[in-house]
Amino acid sequence: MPDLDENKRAEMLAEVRRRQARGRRPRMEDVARLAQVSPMTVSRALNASSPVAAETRRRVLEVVDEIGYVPDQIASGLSSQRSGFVAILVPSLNNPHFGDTLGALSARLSEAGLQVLIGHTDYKPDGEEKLIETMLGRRPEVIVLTYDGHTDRSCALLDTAGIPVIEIWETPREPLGHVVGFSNFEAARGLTAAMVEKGYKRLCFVGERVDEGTRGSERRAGFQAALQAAGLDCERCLSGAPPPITMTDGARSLPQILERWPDTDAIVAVSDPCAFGLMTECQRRGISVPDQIAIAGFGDFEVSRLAEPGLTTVGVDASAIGWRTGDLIVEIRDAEQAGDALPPQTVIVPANPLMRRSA
Amino acid sequence: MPDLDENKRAEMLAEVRRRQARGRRPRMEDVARLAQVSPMTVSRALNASSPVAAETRRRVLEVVDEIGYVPDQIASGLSSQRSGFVAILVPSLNNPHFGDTLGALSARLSEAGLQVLIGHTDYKPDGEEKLIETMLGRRPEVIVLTYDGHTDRSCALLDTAGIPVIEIWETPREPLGHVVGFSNFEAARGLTAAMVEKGYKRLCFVGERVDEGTRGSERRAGFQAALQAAGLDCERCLSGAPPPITMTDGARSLPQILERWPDTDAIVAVSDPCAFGLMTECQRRGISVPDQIAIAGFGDFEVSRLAEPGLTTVGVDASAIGWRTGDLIVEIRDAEQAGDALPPQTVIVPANPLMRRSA
DNA sequence: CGTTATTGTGATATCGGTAACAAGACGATG
DNA sequence: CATCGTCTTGTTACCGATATCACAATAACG
Repeated sequence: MPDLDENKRAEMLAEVRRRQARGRRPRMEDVARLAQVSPMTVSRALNASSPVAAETRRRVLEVVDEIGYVPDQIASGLSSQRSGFVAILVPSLNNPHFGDTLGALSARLSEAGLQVLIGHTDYKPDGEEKLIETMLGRRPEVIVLTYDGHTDRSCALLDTAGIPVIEIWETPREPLGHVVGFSNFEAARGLTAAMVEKGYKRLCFVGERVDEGTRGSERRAGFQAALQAAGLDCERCLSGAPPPITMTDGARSLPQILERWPDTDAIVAVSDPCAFGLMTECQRRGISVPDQIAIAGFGDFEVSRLAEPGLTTVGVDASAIGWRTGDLIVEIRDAEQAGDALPPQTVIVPANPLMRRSA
Repeated sequence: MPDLDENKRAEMLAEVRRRQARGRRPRMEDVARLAQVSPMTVSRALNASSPVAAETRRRVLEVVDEIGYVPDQIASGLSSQRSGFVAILVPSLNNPHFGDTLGALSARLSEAGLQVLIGHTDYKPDGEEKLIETMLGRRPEVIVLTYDGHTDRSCALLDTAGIPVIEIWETPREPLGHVVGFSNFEAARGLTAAMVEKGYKRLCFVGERVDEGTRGSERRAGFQAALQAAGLDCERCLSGAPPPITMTDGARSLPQILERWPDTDAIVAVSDPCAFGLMTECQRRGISVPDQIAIAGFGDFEVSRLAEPGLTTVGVDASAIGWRTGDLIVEIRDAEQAGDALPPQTVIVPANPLMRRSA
């Protein structure tokens, strides 16, 4: 291949630099001219999408490096109809649980050449709706949702978009598509079993008002299953306030428990705040935790680590959710590339009892 | 305007739905046909970029809603040469400080119709380099960097890209562009002044080895300035290990302090881990904190809240960094739209003393 | 009433890549 | 030597929006 006239090459290079100074970034065609190939060949050299002679590739990469060319993913996305984005909506960004999930997910995806678009809903379903619309505009290849409350319009938008949906963190009863989460039932059963193992015999559950949501009722079912398996009384269940249940609700439920089942030696609460409320109320009344009554919660909230004594609870492996979701996304894309859609998957990640001093 | 033949309209609608089912999303042209206008008018109706007759807009929006059209931002970005992205690199995602900053920033930017692209570097400068390259491919309008260590290639890439850069969180001595951060000097001065106010008179500073970095040396300067202003001895400065200074380094420095300045009644450490190490060592030796020696740190790490007694420290307003950065970005864009580049700005956010029980 | 703004709409070119197809060069094969 | 297949490269036609210019209809004005 006849080497380019040195003068001409220098002239072209200068031209590129001049335009760069005026704010016009080099594009593929600039690289192509300098490397004396067609733009298409540059594209191939950079994407390994089809074979390129070693010598040609070397020359192209040399020029790329020399002029600091960075391919425009916007143009690439438009042309190839693959954005390289995965959208994920989380309720909040300053929650370390979601931070772990996001970190693991984005690390896993960047291996696959995908980038995450993060949005936070602030726990508001209509914030989610707006975000979904924004995200869909970026044509993500997959959309990941946390939490299970979606508006009708959200669902309609997702439906017409025809993008694979993954719901993570929890496992909704009527999934929109794929799911990566933990099982509230299994987690509560595991925790309860661990407490039975420690010798507690008269356990009581404090939950939300039964008919609403399933987070709470699945946990209660897990609690009961563990007790049943151990041959213990599993009917001591209090269903209190409508969700979300608060610390105050927890505190209020203590007297009811003491009245109905005075010999209770352990309480499993539907969530950490509730458990914390119970524990505080015990301490106020001079009931020793865990000696007289043991207490456990659910969710490994920050307050549980800080509490005195530390609150026994269930901790979800947030990172695992992230990278398992990443794996699933890669699978989905592979299937898509092969021409068929992956049937809805459900991946369960572990949620393990964290035995602290309160139980 | 003659209404479209109902049959024909229904036919077109069916056509769109059919394609939708086969994975082809509706595009602007579909909307245009159904609303009997040109694609350009649809664009204008959706972007308010130039006047559209009220009746026309109504018709367009109706169709948009009917077929669930969401404009393709990828195509829009390519055409308009404005991606609508702001890239931000943070060291980690599960750090609540950065979470707050990210949350505030993305909330502020979404008001302005911008979207954040988040990357996490895991505190590795060459991870940052890779991320910068990835991000640049998305043609962000502004790029936001945290932490001040950048590789040469990172800087070169940013330079050739010609994108405005904002460094946040701290205030580097040689900024690449704009800065939104707190002043280590002012923050340390504020903390020290607060301690002087509480009555401590013989204060000592434990820092990093002097010549390295400036985080530490600015904090020391702030410490000294506050003491000087109060007419107290400001020469009690220990410069210990090279950064990053650890809990162990803190513990090790206690005997040196006690030997050189036995009458010390308060110690200001360059960072929380160092302070925590000092405090632990005091307790090990039976020195009461804060009665015999008061201790303060810097940064409001999690350990500082958990410590017993709680560690007095400096807390940075992480959210403020986020929204102030957002404001700055909006300013930058406005200036750009007006045709001129905003000269490098430096925005200082407050970093306030958090007086806990250790001082 | 003619002339000049103003408003509302359309036609065309283009943004920077890639998919799909075409074609040249070259060695292997019968 | 003709033919085929493989390897490598180039050509062309988009992807789905918007910038820009052009132009008709209407309003404003002397």
